[in-house]
Amino acid sequence: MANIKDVARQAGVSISTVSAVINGTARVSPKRTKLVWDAIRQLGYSPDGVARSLRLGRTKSIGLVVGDIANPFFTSLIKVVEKQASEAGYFVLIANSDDEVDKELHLLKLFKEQRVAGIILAPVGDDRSYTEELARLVDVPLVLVDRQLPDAPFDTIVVDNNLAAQMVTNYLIKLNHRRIAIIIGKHHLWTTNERLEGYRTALTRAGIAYDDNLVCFAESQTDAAYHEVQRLLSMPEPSTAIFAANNLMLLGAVQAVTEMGFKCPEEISIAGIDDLPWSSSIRPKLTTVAQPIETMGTRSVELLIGRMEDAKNGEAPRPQASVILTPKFLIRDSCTALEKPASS
Amino acid sequence: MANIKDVARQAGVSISTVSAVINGTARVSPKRTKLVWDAIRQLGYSPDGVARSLRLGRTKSIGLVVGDIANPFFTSLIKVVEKQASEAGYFVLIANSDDEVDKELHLLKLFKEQRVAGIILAPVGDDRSYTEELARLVDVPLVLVDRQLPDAPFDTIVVDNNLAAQMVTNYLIKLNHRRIAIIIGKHHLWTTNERLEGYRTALTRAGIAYDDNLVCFAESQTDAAYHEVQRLLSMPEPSTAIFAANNLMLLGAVQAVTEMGFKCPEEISIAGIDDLPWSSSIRPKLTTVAQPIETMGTRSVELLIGRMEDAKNGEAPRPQASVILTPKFLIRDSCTALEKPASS
DNA sequence: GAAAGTCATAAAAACGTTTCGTTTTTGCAA
DNA sequence: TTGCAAAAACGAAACGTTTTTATGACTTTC
Repeated sequence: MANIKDVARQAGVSISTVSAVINGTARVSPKRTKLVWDAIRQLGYSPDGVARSLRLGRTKSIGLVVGDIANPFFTSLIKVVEKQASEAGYFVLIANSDDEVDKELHLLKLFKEQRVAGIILAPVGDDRSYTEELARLVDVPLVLVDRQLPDAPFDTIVVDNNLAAQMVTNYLIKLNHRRIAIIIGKHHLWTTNERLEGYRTALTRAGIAYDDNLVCFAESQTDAAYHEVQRLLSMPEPSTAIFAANNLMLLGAVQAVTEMGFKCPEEISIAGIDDLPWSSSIRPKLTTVAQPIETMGTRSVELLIGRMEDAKNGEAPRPQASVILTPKFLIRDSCTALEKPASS
Repeated sequence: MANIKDVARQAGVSISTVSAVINGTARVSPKRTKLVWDAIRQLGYSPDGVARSLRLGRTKSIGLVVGDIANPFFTSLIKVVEKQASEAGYFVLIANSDDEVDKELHLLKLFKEQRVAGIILAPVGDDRSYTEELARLVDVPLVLVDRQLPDAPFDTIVVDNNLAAQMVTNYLIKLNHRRIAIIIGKHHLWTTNERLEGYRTALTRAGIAYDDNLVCFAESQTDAAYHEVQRLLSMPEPSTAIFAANNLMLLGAVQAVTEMGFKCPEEISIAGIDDLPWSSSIRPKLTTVAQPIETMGTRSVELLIGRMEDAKNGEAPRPQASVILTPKFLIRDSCTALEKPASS
């Protein structure tokens, strides 16, 4: 493949002139400019981004690590991030952590070797030592998204998951439900803890006892939720409402309820967190708390690129940003009010 | 950041020894091996992938261009591709063409500058000049996926879309439907043409006249399909069955039908192409032709990596591969038989 | 009309690797 | 000891850029 040297020879100019023409970094006479462009066209020259990156000491790629590439929540996020990043001239390396710490850390190492200019991460871990490991490992701008980390020295942009869970729970309580089951995701995730916490808080405030039997762990997956809800509804005194704590589990819950012959919302109310892109096609229309994914995506890229540019220009680091977005409660058709308190 | 030279100095060995230790490319005494690893650990050294790529003349990244990153079909494909690629030690650069030729071509140029080792592409164009442009532009292994190109000199892996459309149409015909509407996607796409063709073929074989009024163009999008179906069902003599030619449009069709108060499948039958990951959660359960996405993904990565390795080892190019997969018809609950032909 | 600037261009160094060709060290038989 | 082959280690070149520094050719200025 033709390189800059070939172009220079073909055009009868020096290498530096070619570089100047391509990048517009210096003034070149019209005559030579034309010669250079002609040579480039003739040779089908395409500048070598790898060599450029080496010389410049920085790349044009940013890494994005999410728990599950195919989860509609992340899918939407990825789309926004990719759009935003590509408009700013960056490439996005996307990778799956499967919500496993080891995999994630391995990916970050690989990203480091690739010298990505920045990283957007939905972190899997949740404790201090993990945070320290992260700080040790990553030496480029890093933005945490969707999940928080205690005392982490990184820009973070999340939704108030505690509030989201309270919204759902309070709503169900207001509809006179007292036995409200929750289907909750992977243990170690920040979102899981926050949502469980919000659920508890809402119950406590309403004077409803927290009942372990109504808390089902479903690993954030559809089929696990499906089975958990089947189990739940087979109990002697099942719940009157189900709170599914993410999109996939919500789907599993709806499916289990429907297939067991329960009418939703008449016989059982279902609500959840995460709206789905195709939510309007699902019957009953699901009452959910929607996350402002678009904002999360754009803000995180903004934050990241801001820091990357600063680093490039050697500017003083800005103070750490921690954005907490407010989710939006969408009341639709999957819940009904109970006549009167079912118990107590 | 520490480089190989620092490591060499710290370990008291030569640069080439460090390289040999890292890559296992030459035999190094246990003593020095230990010295090197110690130095690497102490300095927190991480090899520079950019420099390595420059020296080696090849990168570890492959580019993936799809029409819509957030479309569940591509989402599933992306997941498979990423998994497969990362297991083989490659990174995936993912980008959105929005099904626009110019954007796609621009992306390919950028990928070329980045010196990706190979490209997987769902091509947007469909004519000869586009194919030539592609061949001119891309000088690394290129695998076409999901969509074919006439006489293109690239490995291709697609589903038999004509067959898929015939499956759906034949099924509806067998259920005595005679007025079968089709909701079809973007004009210039190969899949669109194939599906429309399959629809026509099935009609013709059954002796049913092709009726322009029953062919709705919906740009492959949910809301366009929604409106088209609304229009369709407002006609004096609407169709008794609707064939939606992709996942998003299928969703839009179902929604329109439901919201207009029609019962599916009792009053109107709906079937489509593309299964959805959460299809079991949608009521009625949709009768669709499912594409073997997993196979498409794994095969395309296999094909691509095969060629990339060949190119690396300077082996003779293998003959061009063209894989046509057979889709799978999933009969579920969204269609019913008409008592007798609605019109002869 | 000469000194002092501009301006366009070129030459060379540097970025961090891998690898080839060469030199040094080691192990062992004579 | 000496000699020699094999093993281990090293030095230098090369990959394709960008950028700094140097240089020659015009312009300006007094």
